[in-house]
Amino acid sequence: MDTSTPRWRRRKQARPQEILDAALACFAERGFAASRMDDIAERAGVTKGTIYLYFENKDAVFKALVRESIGAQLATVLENVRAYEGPSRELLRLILTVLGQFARTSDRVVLPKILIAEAGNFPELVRFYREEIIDKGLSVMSGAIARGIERGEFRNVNPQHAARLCIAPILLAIFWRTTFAQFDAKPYDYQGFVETHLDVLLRGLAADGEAS
Amino acid sequence: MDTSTPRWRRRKQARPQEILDAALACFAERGFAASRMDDIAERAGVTKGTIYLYFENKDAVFKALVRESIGAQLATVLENVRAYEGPSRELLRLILTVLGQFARTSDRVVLPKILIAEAGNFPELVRFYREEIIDKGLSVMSGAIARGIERGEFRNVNPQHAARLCIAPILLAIFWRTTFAQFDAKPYDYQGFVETHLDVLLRGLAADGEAS
DNA sequence: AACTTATAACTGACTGGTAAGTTATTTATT
DNA sequence: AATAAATAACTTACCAGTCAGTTATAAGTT
Repeated sequence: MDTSTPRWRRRKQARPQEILDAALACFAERGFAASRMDDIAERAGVTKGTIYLYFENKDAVFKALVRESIGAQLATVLENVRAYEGPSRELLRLILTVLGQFARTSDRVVLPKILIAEAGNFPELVRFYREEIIDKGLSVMSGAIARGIERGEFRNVNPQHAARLCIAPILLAIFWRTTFAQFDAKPYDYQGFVETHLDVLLRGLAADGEAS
Repeated sequence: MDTSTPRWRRRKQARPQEILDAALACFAERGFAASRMDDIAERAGVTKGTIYLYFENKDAVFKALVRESIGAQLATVLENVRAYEGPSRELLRLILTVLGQFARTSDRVVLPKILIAEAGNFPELVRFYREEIIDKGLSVMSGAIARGIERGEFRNVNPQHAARLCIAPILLAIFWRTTFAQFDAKPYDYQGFVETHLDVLLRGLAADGEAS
């Protein structure tokens, strides 16, 4: 019997995050329902029972993932946007560049995907996500558009619609990367895509006589 | 015992489609994994065993659903586009109006959603969908853009990127309708959204001196 | 420093419910 | 009377969730 290397360690404070990371990876690979608690546990380096020390059930793991994936990041973005004073087109450029970066690189992008897939089974969570993330995000975007219109930079378009137009290509990029990119012969140029989006969008929004 | 109304009828011809329709409804409500064969059967007005007379297993039902949802419609659209001879901006307007109508009204829009959700469990199906629908659709769109550039109507943008820009808001509309619309205080104006999209897009694409 | 004890983090075997898939039987239909 | 469409009860396997037991570890004791 080897007593120098224990079979397991007590790591109460590290476990929850490790379990969440493992769960995110599993859910991303196979979806929520097809991911087994044993899989998540193995990936996290624990056994299934341990998960239940930290989370009430499988649903709770998913909910915790969604909840932790917002907060800080969104809040700081909102602050930056509110404080911004330059031209609106530069503001849009800034926001979409950051979002594009997120779509290209973050592991978290699979969450909206899973949320959408499981929407029917987690209505409260969909509501939460919509109110806490989507509605807030959209209102920031539409605020930025409205601001541009007031300042005479943009044409008089419906800010609610325009806000969604700004986001839509980001969403497409996320779905492309997480679902279809695996069959790309050569890697898709996401950065070029976002740049083209900004180019077309800003020219499409620009008031007559305004540079885009 | 009532012999005038039989407990069931033999309807070999009609069953498969009825089962597929029921499955589509179930999958749309709860996703693939959470839909039970008994639920689908009940909705189709048969028992579970009957489904297995017509489909090998649950996967096969889903696959049949995806396969039947393409073909005809896409093919006719492609033909119309190839035959079109007028201004490219009108061609885009036409395509996006049709797609917008589809996104607003069709029950089939949940399929891409489920496909994306279950991508990890049906890799061959994702490949099929991508090659048969997405790649073909994108090449039509990018062809239309390239045509507009050649004719001097559009600026010199990357047609691959621009094609995705055309589609992205349609995708967003689909996800909105199938996932988040349930919490709308008042119904979202999808038609206005598509019109704004066309307005901004065509102005963004228009070559200098060209009307959009 | 070595040894003991108490605690709770963690394990892993078990249970119960659920749902996919099968099949012996029933019944509509020709 | 023959056939095959459809049923409904059945089998099987899986997996979420539980719990009694094990062991790492910290704190107390000599």
